[in-house]
Amino acid sequence: MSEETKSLNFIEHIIEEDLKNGMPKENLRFRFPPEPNGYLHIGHTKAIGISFGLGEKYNAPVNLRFDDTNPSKEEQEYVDAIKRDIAWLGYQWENELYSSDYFQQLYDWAVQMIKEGKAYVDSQSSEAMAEQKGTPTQVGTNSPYRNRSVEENLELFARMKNGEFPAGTHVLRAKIDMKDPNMLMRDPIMYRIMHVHHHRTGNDWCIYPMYDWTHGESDYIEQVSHSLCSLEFKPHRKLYDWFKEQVHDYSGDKYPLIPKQREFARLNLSYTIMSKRKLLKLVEEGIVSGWDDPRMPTISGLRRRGYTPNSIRHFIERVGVAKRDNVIDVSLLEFCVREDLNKTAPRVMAVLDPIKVVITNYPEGKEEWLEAENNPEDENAGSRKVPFSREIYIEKDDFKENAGGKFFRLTLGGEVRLKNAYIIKAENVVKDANGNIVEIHCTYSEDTSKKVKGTLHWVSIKHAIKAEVREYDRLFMDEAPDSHPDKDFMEFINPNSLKIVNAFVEPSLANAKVGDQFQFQRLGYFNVDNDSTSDKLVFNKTVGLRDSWAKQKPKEDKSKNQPKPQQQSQQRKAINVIQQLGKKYTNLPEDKQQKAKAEIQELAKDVTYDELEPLFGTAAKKTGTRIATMIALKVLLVNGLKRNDAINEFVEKALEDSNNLLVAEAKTI
RNA sequence: UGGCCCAUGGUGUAACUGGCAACACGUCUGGUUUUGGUCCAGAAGAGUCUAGGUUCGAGCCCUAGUGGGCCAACCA
Repeated sequence: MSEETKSLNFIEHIIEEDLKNGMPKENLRFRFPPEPNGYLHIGHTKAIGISFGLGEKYNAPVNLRFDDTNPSKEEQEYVDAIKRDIAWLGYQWENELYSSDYFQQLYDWAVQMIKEGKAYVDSQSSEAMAEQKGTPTQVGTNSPYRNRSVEENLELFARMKNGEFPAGTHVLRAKIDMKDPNMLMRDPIMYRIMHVHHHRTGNDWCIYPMYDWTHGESDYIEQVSHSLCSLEFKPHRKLYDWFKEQVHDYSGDKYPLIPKQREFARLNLSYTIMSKRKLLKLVEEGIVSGWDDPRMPTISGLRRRGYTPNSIRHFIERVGVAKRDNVIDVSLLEFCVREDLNKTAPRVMAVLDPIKVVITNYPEGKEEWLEAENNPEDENAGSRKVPFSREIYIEKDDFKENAGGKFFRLTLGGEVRLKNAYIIKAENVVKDANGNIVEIHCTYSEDTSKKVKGTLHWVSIKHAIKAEVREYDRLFMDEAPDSHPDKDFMEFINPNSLKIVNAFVEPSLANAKVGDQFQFQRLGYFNVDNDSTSDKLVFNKTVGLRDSWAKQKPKEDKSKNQPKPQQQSQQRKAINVIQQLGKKYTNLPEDKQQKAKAEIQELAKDVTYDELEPLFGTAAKKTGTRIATMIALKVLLVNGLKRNDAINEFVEKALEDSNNLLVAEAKTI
């Protein structure tokens, strides 16, 4: 239900339109077509989310089709990784397909095109062909081989297929138009010779079809109704349509539907890069530990970092679909994980940067196991016991000898609550030779009903478990690292993107398993990394909690968010009233309307904008309506008022009873 | 010396056949709270790139301009 009321994106509008024009709903079919030449990243999740999301929305099948037409770059390893990532996101494909499944059909169609004089074998070097191709602003010229006979073409193409030629000697080209303003239409290559082993077809083929020849025909064979891709393929659309036109059998009904390609803007995330090539460079140069380094924008990296499928899907929903270039702020992604994890992650206590607290009036050797709520957001999450003793760790940041009133944490002589435990008061500190605080001595009170400003997390030193915690910062220090034409993206690498600390966590975490997620209270969300071993826990910080305290400290200027001057809103009001009048005006009886309209136009004919300026200022200029001119003039003339007074009075009157005023106006014209 | 696409608060997306620009993130208040989290209540912030045109009325339609993106791989 709520799904229906949500506004549609432009692709959904297209689909709705097609449905309205008679396309049966059962014909809806989508596809996600990755090339298995690398790992999927957050940018791909947009494409995945769009096609699979549409499938879910319209209850239509979505194929996973590997676009495997270039065996020199593709590997089974990537196929597996891609399948794993999509499945992890929670999407189900109807069929697992491969462009290579269609090699024979594609070949047959190519032969057919040769016979019809629509394709020819070119035997030039790629340099020669590039030269003939022209430039975006300069038309191309025909290849000397363009008019080979059908017989010769057929024979050469067969020999290409049979492996009689080395790579680079011949290609099959579509015969279209070397003068087309769209360069893709200038006799595009359909096949090239590659004596390369293919991860699925082995050595069956030594000619491989190009993207443009393959993609549309694959959509066609699968009867994909809407083939969605990113903006850079827009120029390909003309070719996409042209190829299908050549093979479509209008008489038969084997493939009744002709697919439609539509393009959307790809996702860009601030402070990160999305290019497979550049991500690979980070891996190869050891800037990151691998494709699944938690700082990487790959799906496997995000997964390891602790992002959940849910959070990513929500992110994609919120990002929307449109055609303009965009840069999404990472804060939206972070919001989405917090939103999800807040509901699901058990709360625990961990101290990342410890300082020792001794509770001097708590008996030595005593320990208590105190009740702690697992998740205040989840009634069914239950509770656990945490141990308390005389010596505990708290966060170094949570203590200051003396601080201002805005500091809600522990100060000398101040009181603070220990989460799930008692209220303590700092009495004095122990310092080392350098004057650094090494211990805080406190006294505790069992009266937990007391009102105190701050609540601190802590761990009992005796019971705490040591753990490694990896805190991550953004990989790049620039908002758009690969958008600088004069600078390499590597220049913006953040040298401090990884910080490893030795932390102390509560004992309940002893049997945490790889992948488990927690909220370390007051700190953020963390998960157990797969580097963990039976005797050493390793946590990744997924994302910190929203922290209005940290942000508060640096700045103090509140000069922003100034309300606008009164006058402007009044002008705005005037415009609105005028527009209202205009609207109501249309509701006059037909004959009166015609008459009034004609006369208003007559009246307004000799009023220029310059004359309006002193009268209504920006308001009238913006509105620029003739009815505004008319009414404003009227008010001015009738009352002989000055500009501002005229506006005020007019607005007031109109607000009082705009209908009557309108009628009055109409009558007097 | 060309073709195609795009232009709405800080960011992203809306606005059904033209009718007072909405939602989310972010920002800022205030309240609740044993997380400076969550939650609740509220606020500020754009008049829709510019100039014309059509219209009673334009973010939506038309024209021109400006700005940005894409197109010259035997890549996808």
